[in-house]
Amino acid sequence: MINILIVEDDITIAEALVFALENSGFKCQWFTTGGEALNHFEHNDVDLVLLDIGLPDIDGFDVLRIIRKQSSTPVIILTARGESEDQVLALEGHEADDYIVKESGSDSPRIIIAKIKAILRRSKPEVKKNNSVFSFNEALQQLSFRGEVLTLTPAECKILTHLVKNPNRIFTRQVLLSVIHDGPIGSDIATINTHIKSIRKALAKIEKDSEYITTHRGLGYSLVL
Amino acid sequence: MINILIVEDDITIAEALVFALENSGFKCQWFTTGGEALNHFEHNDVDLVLLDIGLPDIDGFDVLRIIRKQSSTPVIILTARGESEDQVLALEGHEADDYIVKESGSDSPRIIIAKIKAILRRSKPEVKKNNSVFSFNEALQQLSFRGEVLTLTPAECKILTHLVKNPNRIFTRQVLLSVIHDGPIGSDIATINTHIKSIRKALAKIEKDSEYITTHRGLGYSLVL
DNA sequence: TTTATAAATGAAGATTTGATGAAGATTAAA
DNA sequence: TTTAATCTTCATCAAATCTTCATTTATAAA
Repeated sequence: MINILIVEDDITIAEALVFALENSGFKCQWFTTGGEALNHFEHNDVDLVLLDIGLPDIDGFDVLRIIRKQSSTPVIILTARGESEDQVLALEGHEADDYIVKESGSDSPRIIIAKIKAILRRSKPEVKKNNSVFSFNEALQQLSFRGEVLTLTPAECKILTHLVKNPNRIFTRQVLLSVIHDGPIGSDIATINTHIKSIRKALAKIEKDSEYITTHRGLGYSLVL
Repeated sequence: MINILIVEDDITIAEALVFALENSGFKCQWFTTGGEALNHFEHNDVDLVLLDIGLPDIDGFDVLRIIRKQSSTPVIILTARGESEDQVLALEGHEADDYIVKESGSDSPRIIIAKIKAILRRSKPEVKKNNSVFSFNEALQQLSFRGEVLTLTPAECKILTHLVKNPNRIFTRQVLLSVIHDGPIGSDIATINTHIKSIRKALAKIEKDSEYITTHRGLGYSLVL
């Protein structure tokens, strides 16, 4: 599930965005102020940000700057037609990933969705929060731990990648099973226990007694960073 | 030095682009036809492509498809204002990295340059090209391995060339099939297994137990360099 | 401390995937 | 048309991987 954070104070535009994005299978979180949005961003898993420049509280560029300070999550600037100065500023100085001109045409949502997909395709699922302990090689689909490549089976790799991308969050066995399987799941949730065991073993080969994967009795597992 | 390949048949626009880009320190190669551009692309080092859709000879989308078949070099589509259908097509189906609306405003070049920088910033660091293990003779369409010419069938040669040009990256059997075939594909993806077997055999004749082609179970194959 | 429940563990069985060799189909050349 | 080269399909085998299960160990509640 891809989470998109929308920061937009114009209710009409925001609702149109949410409608279009959710129809395309994205999950949206919408805020009207920069403050709320930043708060959400810092405490949740966000894959991409749609950011309006003209906000009631903070300047949109400040929001972008604060986001960039802590992560490389892709940010797309929303800008009204004609404000091309904004566009240039956003791309040149502030490290936005793209900008979209808000217009009422019926193609607009399709273009936005296409842009989002293009950017997500390109944006390497970089491990968040400068986590140098784990790193992911997109091209080879390999996870590394403390600089060493982990030898994991496909299922183990999927589970650990999910945990690494969402650290400090508990996932039930059910959820982790659904991470492994694309379609419906036929296997028992106890299978996850065995996979976790193998992952811990792989990590232990590199660093003994590393307690990165925590068991939450009755709930599931999490990766602590 | 960053090389930008420009494919644009409108001389006025092209000259403006070249002027602006070279002023920003980029090196430009400009062609007015898709055929010439592809020829240049295949024989030279190109970091980014600016591609007009309305070309005199080939459809711009075909050019994009042919480029994508052999490399992941970023491509920006140039499109005239109003052709928003083009924009969506380019981003959705054809794996372009972005599009730019050509307009005469004075901001246009700045925006283009900002976009190029944004995309290059994001595009992965170049794979080292001083790959002395494999070499490709463009004129003869022959691949050599450790200085010896490989005797490969056309299909095998296409696959291995693709892998050599994009080392350390996993390709699915599906993608490798599309590398062999120009049009739609009728054959089973298991065919790739057999081709890979032959390629490995050809490499083994020159160097025994060379494990250059790696199998990624459940994913595909890659060439490790 | 005792007890009930959950998780860790080790090993065996089932399933999936890829490697391989050979045969049939297709294509291009003589 | 015949021939040779190449591509594709297929059956079989081996290996990697996934799942299950019985047992042991750890944990939290009474």
